[in-house]
Amino acid sequence: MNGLGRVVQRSSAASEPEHVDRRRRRREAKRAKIVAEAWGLARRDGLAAISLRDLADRVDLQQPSLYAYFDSKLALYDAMFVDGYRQLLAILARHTFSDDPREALVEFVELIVRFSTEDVVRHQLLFQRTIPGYKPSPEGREVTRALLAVGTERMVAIGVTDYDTPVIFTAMVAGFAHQQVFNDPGGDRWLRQVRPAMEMFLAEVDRRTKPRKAKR
Amino acid sequence: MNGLGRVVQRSSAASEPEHVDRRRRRREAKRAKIVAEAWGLARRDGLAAISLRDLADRVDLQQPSLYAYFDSKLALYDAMFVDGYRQLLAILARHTFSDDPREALVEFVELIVRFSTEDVVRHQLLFQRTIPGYKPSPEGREVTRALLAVGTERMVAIGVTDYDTPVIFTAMVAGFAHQQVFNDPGGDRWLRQVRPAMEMFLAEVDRRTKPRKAKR
DNA sequence: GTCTATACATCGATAGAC
DNA sequence: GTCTATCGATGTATAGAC
Repeated sequence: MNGLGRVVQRSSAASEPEHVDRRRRRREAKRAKIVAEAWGLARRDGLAAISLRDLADRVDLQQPSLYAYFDSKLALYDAMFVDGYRQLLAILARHTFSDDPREALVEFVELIVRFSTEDVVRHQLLFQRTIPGYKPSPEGREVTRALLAVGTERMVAIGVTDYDTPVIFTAMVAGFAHQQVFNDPGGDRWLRQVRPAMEMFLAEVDRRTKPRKAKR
Repeated sequence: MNGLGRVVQRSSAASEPEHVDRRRRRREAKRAKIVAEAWGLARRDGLAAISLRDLADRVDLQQPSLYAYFDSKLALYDAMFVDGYRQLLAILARHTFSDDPREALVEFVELIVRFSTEDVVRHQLLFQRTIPGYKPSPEGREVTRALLAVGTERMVAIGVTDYDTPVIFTAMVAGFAHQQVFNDPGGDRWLRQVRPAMEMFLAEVDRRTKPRKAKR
């Protein structure tokens, strides 16, 4: 029963022999390689300007052979979308947040802004709807839900339980990331204001969660 | 000397006869028509998916004839960019702002968020860098400066004179517009939070501009 | 200015052989 | 799975008639 969990995750037919699993792994590795090279092309030429022929060259395939891995160009974008969110989720999972939930909130926002500035086209694909016709697949919606869950966790940790306050919070996160990426790429003009802005936000949370003149 | 200002604005040769002016006006009208139809196509197919042949059909031209009006597709995008900013500037110019500068600030942000939600692709072109290779022309930079000037005016009116506070403000404006457009299109989930968020922001401005416990 | 005609490179995508 | 060959559509651009 070793490694059962991993097998169960995707097997379409039950109890396939060993070599099928190996083949599937090779295929997944190649898929990952294609996605990685697609990011490189996107950074060079722009997200919407990825050429499947250029991409095929980079992974030593002919252009039509890419269709053995992705049903369409939009499916490639979807794979990149999922990959990008997994990168962010991995960063958040690796990070050791402060015990102080307020400090942890600042760290959370700074991590996201930094993540966005690291790669403009990744930010575009993940947080803007820039590709005509692209809608995230169920797998894509799953990773966005996972990010939302992390954010919700941060909200709960500072005592926010209402519906409206997270609306303001998400707007601020999106705004700082956006401005930093597009109006000061490579700089830290907005990143530096994340902490004071979050202190402002936390003061508002205090007002909302403790309407009486409590000691704390 | 009637209408001199308007003539001076663009005339390349001095003292041209009447019919030249009329011709120029017809040309500008056709250019505007092309841009308007381009917006329609962008809304239907996506901003990056505008086809010059489709566009030519819509304005009763053959595709090569478009080059009599725009040097390239990027020049068309630039004309749309300028047109979009002029629309926003016109809305702001038409609006009668409250005498209370704090109320006026809320109105300003709400106008921008509403403007963004009215037209997603317009929001994309104006506020996101989504077209590979497109850089705003000098005329494009002029209209963005004009919008910045209106925002700066609002900042000064509430007593903000430092460098950092507008950084936070612009992030909030961008964030609310972005979230409303992409996470609740057609709704008002973020729009409704503009006022409370601005009250939070104004409380912070108070703290910053009156560090002593002064009456005003 | 607008047309017809044409050209070229590039693109996503498909068919069918192996 | 990978290939070759090919399709239709696209953006871009030019030539030359009217």
